[in-house]
Amino acid sequence: MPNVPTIRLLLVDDHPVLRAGLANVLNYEPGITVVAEADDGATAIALWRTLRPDVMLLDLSMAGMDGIETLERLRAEFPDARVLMLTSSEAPEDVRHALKAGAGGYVTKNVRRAELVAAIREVFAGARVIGESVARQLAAGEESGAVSRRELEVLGLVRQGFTNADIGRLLGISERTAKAHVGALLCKLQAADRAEAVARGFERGLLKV
Amino acid sequence: MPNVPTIRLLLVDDHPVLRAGLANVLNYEPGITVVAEADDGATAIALWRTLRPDVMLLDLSMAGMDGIETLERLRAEFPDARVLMLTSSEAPEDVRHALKAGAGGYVTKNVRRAELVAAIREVFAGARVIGESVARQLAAGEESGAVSRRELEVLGLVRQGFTNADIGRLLGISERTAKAHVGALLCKLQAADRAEAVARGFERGLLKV
DNA sequence: GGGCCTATTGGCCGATCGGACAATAGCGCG
DNA sequence: CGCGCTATTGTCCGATCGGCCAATAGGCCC
Repeated sequence: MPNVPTIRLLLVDDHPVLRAGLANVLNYEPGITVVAEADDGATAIALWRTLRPDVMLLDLSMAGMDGIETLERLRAEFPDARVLMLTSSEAPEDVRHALKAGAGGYVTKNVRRAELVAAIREVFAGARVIGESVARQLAAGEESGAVSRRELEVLGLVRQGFTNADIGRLLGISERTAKAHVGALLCKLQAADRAEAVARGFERGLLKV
Repeated sequence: MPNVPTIRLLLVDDHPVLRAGLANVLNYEPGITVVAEADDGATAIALWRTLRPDVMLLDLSMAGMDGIETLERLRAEFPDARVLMLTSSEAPEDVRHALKAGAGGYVTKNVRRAELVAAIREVFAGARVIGESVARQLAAGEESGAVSRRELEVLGLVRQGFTNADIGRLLGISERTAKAHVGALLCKLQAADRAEAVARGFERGLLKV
């Protein structure tokens, strides 16, 4: 490949084993070099400042600053930074937030090697790439309506085991209204009951651990 | 190392990238050879039958048969099989169940390479190894009531919006028994209803997104 | 101004839940 | 061989849930 410049990569993931393995694999790929690794967001940004790599491979779940926050801070300082999210989560909200925060791509860790390499090259070229399975999940999430602020508030109370009457009291509305909000949640989250609604909330990233 | 036999490894994880990387890293280690890889439990057991490796590196979360079930079936067929769990979860329940199912060791994916290699050698030698951070989580979790496997299974169904009657049908038990399990969950997780139980499940790492 | 969405409230009703009573069988541990 | 824990099942009952009917008011977009 004569006119293909070498892509300089920065790996960011809190699993040393995965990082080491990934570096090993990717360094074998022609036109790709791993120039550094980081296991947290602060280190990642510091390394970006000094090394100015071409693409960052970034995990979502990390101790301290999470992936999204890392991404936001990086893009605030370097608006042109290209970042490919490489993570385990397929949650639509995670994908949405990552893309909104400026991610150039989003693939899950169970992609095959060739797909990963292709994604890296596309992100480097400035394209938006989204893994196949991720895209499917995302589309599925878009179908059902967006959860309103009030409903999110109610979901937070449902999560804590409050009854409709409790929720009404806590929010200063009638039990009937609380019931209506819960009903709307069940519909929008396609849940059979409040327990499933809570689960869907976590899956979608509406609720956090 | 003259009198150290070569340890033949079987990697089981549903992340091809991690597997490939891991194989690369471990093959560089003197006295360790990766003889095969699998991305699901059934394949893993089939490979064990034909290859008879020394140690299996096993992930907990996999499509189809999960890590625990794989471990149980393997140990049922080969009681002497040595398995080192290599996973992301530090949830006390996961650790306890894995050890009970016959795991020779349990380390998280964020161990450093040297620790992983040491753990592999120890498991091969027949010792019980538990990662440092894992042990800490385990100690913390022991304080509150331990959730049994059956209850965990029920919690997984509650999460999906099934009623007690549904759960009974799915597990081949009476509705009353399902109810008893849910009741035990509410008590052990200190939840007011199934919705809060699901939330607590996520918070504790019993349920994963 | 006329739709569209959200928030709000009411009543009715069958299904489901969760608590309280109590009981049997199997398993691992000491 | 008991002790404790888990899994299993039963009945009764009041509380709660979720679906169904319908209605009013405010905000936003075209």
